[in-house]
Amino acid sequence: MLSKSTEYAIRALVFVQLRNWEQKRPGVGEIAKEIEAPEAYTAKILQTLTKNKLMDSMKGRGGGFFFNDNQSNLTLYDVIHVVEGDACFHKCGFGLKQCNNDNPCPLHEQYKVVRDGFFEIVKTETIQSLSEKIKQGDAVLNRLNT
Amino acid sequence: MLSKSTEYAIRALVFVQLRNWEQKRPGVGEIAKEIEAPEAYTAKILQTLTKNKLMDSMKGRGGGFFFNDNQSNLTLYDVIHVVEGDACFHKCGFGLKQCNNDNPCPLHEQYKVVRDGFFEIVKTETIQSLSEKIKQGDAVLNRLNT
DNA sequence: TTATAAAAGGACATCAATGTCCTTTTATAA
DNA sequence: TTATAAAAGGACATTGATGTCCTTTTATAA
Repeated sequence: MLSKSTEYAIRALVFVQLRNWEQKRPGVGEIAKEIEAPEAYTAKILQTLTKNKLMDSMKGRGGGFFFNDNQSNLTLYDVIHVVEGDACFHKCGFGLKQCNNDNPCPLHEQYKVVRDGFFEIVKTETIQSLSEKIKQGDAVLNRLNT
Repeated sequence: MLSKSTEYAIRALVFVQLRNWEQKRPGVGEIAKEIEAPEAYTAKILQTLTKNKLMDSMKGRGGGFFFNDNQSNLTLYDVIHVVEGDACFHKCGFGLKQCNNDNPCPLHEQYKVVRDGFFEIVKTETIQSLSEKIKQGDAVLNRLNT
């Protein structure tokens, strides 16, 4: 399971993308409201994202968050990596420090399939691909697709 | 990812099973050492397991932990359910409160596959099936299979 | 040029997961 | 019957994730 912070981050980025497509640069308040997260905490997460160049921001009047051209293919993996690290893609499901093909835990083979499947998803899907689905009306960002 | 407590619990139960097959009933100290977990914390987790009837215990001299005949087909799901609950099998990967087939988040379809795959594993594998692999030398409980 | 609106950032607060310590209960061996 | 060994249990400590508040920086509009 992804951490709450990572979930907030992904939803926030998707919302920024959707607004950017409407030529808007949402601010912390608007983002926090949309993704149903506490405003001050959302601000921290957005700081992490901009500090790590996953997204850009402008201070001052008329400022807000947005993607520039280098940031238009942002995989979910990139986001997870920055927000919570990538332990979930390496860690043994059984909790062993030393677990690998040569020295497998009794869950190794089966768990690997699931873990690699998840890795494949987050390496394939991007903030933009998810946003596209919402824009098309095939998925929702929060309750209803408004 | 499973919580540390759940990992400890699963490893502890597997070790108890292995020792039981040798006609032994290990105590907290022996279990904690084997699974490389803090002794007092291990004791708490073992308490949870016995209180929930996943395993049995005897107090006093010569006491320890063991399985009785009703407890010889313990799925990993049963353990997870008792130790950390089953949020990981229901929760939306995107963090939405309302996410289902009719109102899907943009990750719904792909994530479902992974989540259900994991559910299948933990409903199929049991403490006994994992222990069997270790007994056969096909997997390890900690570093080396001793 | 100044007031304002917005992000950035530092310091602190809360809560749940993890971990520790000490006392109580209980079964068995001597 | 008593001493001992072991689990049970209560209270507290630590840590990391989550969350809050207030100040600082900076871009823009008036």
